[in-house]
Amino acid sequence: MPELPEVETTLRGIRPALLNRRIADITVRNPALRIPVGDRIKVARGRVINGLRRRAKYLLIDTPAPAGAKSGAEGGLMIHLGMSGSLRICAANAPTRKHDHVDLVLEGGTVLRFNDPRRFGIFTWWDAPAESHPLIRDLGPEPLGEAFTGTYLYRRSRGLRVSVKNFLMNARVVVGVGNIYASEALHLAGIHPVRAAGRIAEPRYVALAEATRSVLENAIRQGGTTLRDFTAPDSQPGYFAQELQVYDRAGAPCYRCGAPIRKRVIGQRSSYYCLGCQT
DNA sequence: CCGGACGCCTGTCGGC
DNA sequence: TGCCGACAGGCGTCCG
Repeated sequence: MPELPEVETTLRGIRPALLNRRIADITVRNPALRIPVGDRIKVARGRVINGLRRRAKYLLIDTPAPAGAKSGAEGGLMIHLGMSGSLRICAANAPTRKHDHVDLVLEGGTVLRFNDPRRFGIFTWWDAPAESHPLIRDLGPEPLGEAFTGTYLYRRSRGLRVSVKNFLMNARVVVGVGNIYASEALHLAGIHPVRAAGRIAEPRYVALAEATRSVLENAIRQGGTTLRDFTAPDSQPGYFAQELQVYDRAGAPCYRCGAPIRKRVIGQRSSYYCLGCQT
């Protein structure tokens, strides 16, 4: 489900309810997530949340060690929404729904509730610094940061025969771009998704970097994309779905040139593009 | 190293 | 109506 805009929307939605609050408890109803939720996560009890961040599609909740703790007790929580995860802010006594696997209970009775039908998500404890965590260590630059440029993409792609769509979705190249926004960015940049990454000229990568940034920023502005069941922590859907140019529009006319949108599987993922606009 | 296939898990939808 | 396969927004691992 969630790509960078949905994770960013989630982060912004949970921040006000969590910042500077003390964690009273963590309730685990089903520990069988992608990484099993272990007892270790209980060290979060009693700590105060002093920061919330996003790195790639990971949400990081910072909790400094309590006063008097031994050195090396830094750490925090890492949440990943996987394919079907979502977070909700609710009252501790709100009835649980199906697939509500973990509660982060705050002092005062507010709860951050993690729901994830497919359980590809993660809710775990990390020891500082998060940047060196195995899941985060080798990730590429943020697409909305300064390091992400057309020149970077051009240099990084030399010699590669993989399709440009798979290249753009590779988190070691750039993070946060999933199946929806890769299709959208390539359409905006006018690049055919199966073109070999290593055979695309620098000016086209400049256009692609710009298009990627633009699509992601617009999607964040709309609160993300709700296709089926994504909702922000206040249960609101994202409205970028109505601005999608190609994703999930197979057979429908391209808004720009009128040609029918094509659908094709690339790297085991459905991909959408317009033959009139993308070469 | 690179690129492609597979599996993790549940829910939904279309065709017969 | 029921069944069955295909497919779904991610990503680590394994293999050639």
